[in-house]
Amino acid sequence: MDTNPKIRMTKQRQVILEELCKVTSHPTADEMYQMIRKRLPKVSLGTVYRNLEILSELGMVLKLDVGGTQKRFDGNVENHYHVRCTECGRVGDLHMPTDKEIEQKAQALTDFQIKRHSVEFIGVCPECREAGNRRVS
Amino acid sequence: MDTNPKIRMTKQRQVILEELCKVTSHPTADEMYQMIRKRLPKVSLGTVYRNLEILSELGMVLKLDVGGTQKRFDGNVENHYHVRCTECGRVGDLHMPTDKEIEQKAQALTDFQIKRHSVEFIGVCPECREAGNRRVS
DNA sequence: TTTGGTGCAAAGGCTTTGCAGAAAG
DNA sequence: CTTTCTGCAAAGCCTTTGCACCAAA
Repeated sequence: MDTNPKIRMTKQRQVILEELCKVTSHPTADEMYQMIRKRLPKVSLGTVYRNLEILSELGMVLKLDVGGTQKRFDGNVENHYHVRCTECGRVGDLHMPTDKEIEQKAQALTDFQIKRHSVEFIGVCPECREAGNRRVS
Repeated sequence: MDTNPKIRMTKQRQVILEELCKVTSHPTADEMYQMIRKRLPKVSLGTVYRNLEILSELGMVLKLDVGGTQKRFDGNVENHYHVRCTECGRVGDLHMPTDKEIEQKAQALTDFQIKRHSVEFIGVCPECREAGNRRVS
């Protein structure tokens, strides 16, 4: 059983990784596809999915399980917290120190073996707030 | 624009609410469907989805956006933290005080208007740990 | 040359939805 | 009676996958 076969750095894979690291917007697979297509017009959506999956297994990118129907991806592998807009689904970073201590507190309260934790703040982004204000005024 | 039309308490809706409040297992829609079918054999999966959606909009149940492909539902409406097993997807409650203060800290760091936050611990449940041990021994 | 990767399109899994008949109020 | 709800089945959305050809090493 070889769980780590040889990985080839194809043009597609490289561009996907580059573009994802370039932005801080936590794009969905489809948003990535649109970005990649500008540099590689013939790339397929399947390839984007496959590579995002592989890169996240390799720990080179993060697959985010934030709310909403689509998964999102993050080129910043360091553990950090996120904010999600309930209106448009956009996800932003929150640059605050992550609380490792909370994992120990949690571990004392459960028989699950805790590996990590994630925090998601839920709110409304400035753009959607603006749009909402316009609607009610 | 009537966002709150009259809600009728149908047998199906009532049973769905009752069964969800009865368990602490955070079932998926399909798991709910299996549970409900024992009491209402002719219920449809669509009805289960529709009612879970409606009940969560009314704030009578919680729709959980925890990791994994399927949404999960929770009869306990009070804000609390969860643990999810990376192996089987099972979700448990974590009975620890939720940290309201963290929302203020976060608010100071973002232009999103923060409404609430959720914390998910990720780990391995006792059963899956057990299964894993067996496999490697 | 030898694998692993790609593009394409079809299939899959979960959820939503249109519709005609059923039932709550 | 009126309006909402249900069961059924079809459709929808996102993601995964099989396959023949392509390309990295």
